[in-house]
Amino acid sequence: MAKSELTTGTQAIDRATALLTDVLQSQNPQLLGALARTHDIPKSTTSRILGALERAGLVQRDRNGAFLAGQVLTSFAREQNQDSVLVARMRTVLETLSDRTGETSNLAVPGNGFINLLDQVDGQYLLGATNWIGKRVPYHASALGKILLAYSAVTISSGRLERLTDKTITSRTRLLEELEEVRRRGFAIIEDELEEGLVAVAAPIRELDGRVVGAISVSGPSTRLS
Amino acid sequence: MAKSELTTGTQAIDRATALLTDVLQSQNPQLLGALARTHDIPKSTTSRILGALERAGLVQRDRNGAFLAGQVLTSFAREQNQDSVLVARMRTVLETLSDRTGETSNLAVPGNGFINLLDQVDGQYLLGATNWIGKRVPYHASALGKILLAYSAVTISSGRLERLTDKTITSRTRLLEELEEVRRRGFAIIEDELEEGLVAVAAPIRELDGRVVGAISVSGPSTRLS
DNA sequence: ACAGGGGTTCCATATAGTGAAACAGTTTCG
DNA sequence: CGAAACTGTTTCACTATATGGAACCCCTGT
Repeated sequence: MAKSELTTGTQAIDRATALLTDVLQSQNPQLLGALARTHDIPKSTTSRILGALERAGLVQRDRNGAFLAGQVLTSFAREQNQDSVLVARMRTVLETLSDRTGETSNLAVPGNGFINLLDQVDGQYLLGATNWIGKRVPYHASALGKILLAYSAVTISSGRLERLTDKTITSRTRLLEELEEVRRRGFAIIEDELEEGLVAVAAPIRELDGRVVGAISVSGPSTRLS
Repeated sequence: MAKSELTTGTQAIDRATALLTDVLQSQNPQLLGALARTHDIPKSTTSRILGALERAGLVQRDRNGAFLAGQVLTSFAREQNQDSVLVARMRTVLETLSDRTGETSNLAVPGNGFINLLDQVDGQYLLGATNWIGKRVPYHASALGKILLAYSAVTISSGRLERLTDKTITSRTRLLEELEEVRRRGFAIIEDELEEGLVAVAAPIRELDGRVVGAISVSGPSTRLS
């Protein structure tokens, strides 16, 4: 039918995906004719393909018959940005970290005023971090918090920086320097800044586009970690 | 090949959509073999189909080769949520505005070069604003745009300020004065600046922390509005 | 070395997709 | 008000295109 350069064996699917992608990426609903024209596919074929996508719930039509993202995709979008998704995705990573190091690993996202600890996997040592989930841990005194601040997943709170130990960073300029250092290195560290004898290392979690959406950490007593 | 009940004429696409939907709706990444088995499609065909979907960016593979939602869909999910949440939240407000005034009300957020009109509720008058959703409306000549500029939800574009009517603000210093005035009053107005005879009033939408994330407006012919 | 598990490529076959044209609605226009 | 110009859907003869069994590659574990 058409002069094909490389035989992929998926003309129909390629066309369908092209149409679907177009529908998803354009703000306004697209009419069938317009899609047929821009993709250079005959109207009849376009009608059949979009019909199939509509049956599958991947696209739907507004009252004018224009195509937009369907039920399957909108509900996918809703579920996607929830904390539980992040927990599920990072669970195996936390487990691997705890296995390799024997220490406790944590997952956190930005919270209001404090970091929001979502998940924890305990290490093998008896002497280790207790359960932190739900605790109100401040940004400036935790490795996880420093990551979230450094990659501007959150802005620095306007209040005072509470002193928790005599190593805690309480000066704003000192904190900014520290954040710059974090960005330079790519990971964050605390030593005795949250609690005497507690050491932690944290790294950012990035979406595919580079946005930092959370952080993971490994923490334990300074007697075991350097 | 297979016993078909009704001749839809879209076997390949139906299979592709079934696989895609499966990948989207399952929490954990799916292996090719597992997908082939549950959908009763030969491995070879499954490989070809998933390859096509992967090329299109609708699915991607993790390090184990298991399939999960691709970049196209995750970025769709991100955009979808932020905007759709705002639309949902503001919908009743727009409806109330249109009911009370009888005029058309709009919701907009910052866009690239132009304001991004997300939603619209038409008033009761026949003579009124047409559908603006998706239109490329410039910042400097719209009430919504002035709000977004005034509260620095967006920076002023570097290009020239296009003249749309003889009332349009085309001087940058004049625009800055106007934005200062908008901040002082808390709302923005245009009269004949976008179109002859069109009047609009807009107000900011703030998040809990005070950030301005969008704007709403009421607009109509100057014959009815003062 | 081998068995068993992933996934991909090959290629003859005919099914399933194709598209021009006819059809069926709407809206626009003179 | 009828014609024209748009929508999108259905039909149908044709063959290009998707198909799937088998052969194949590349791992990992025994």
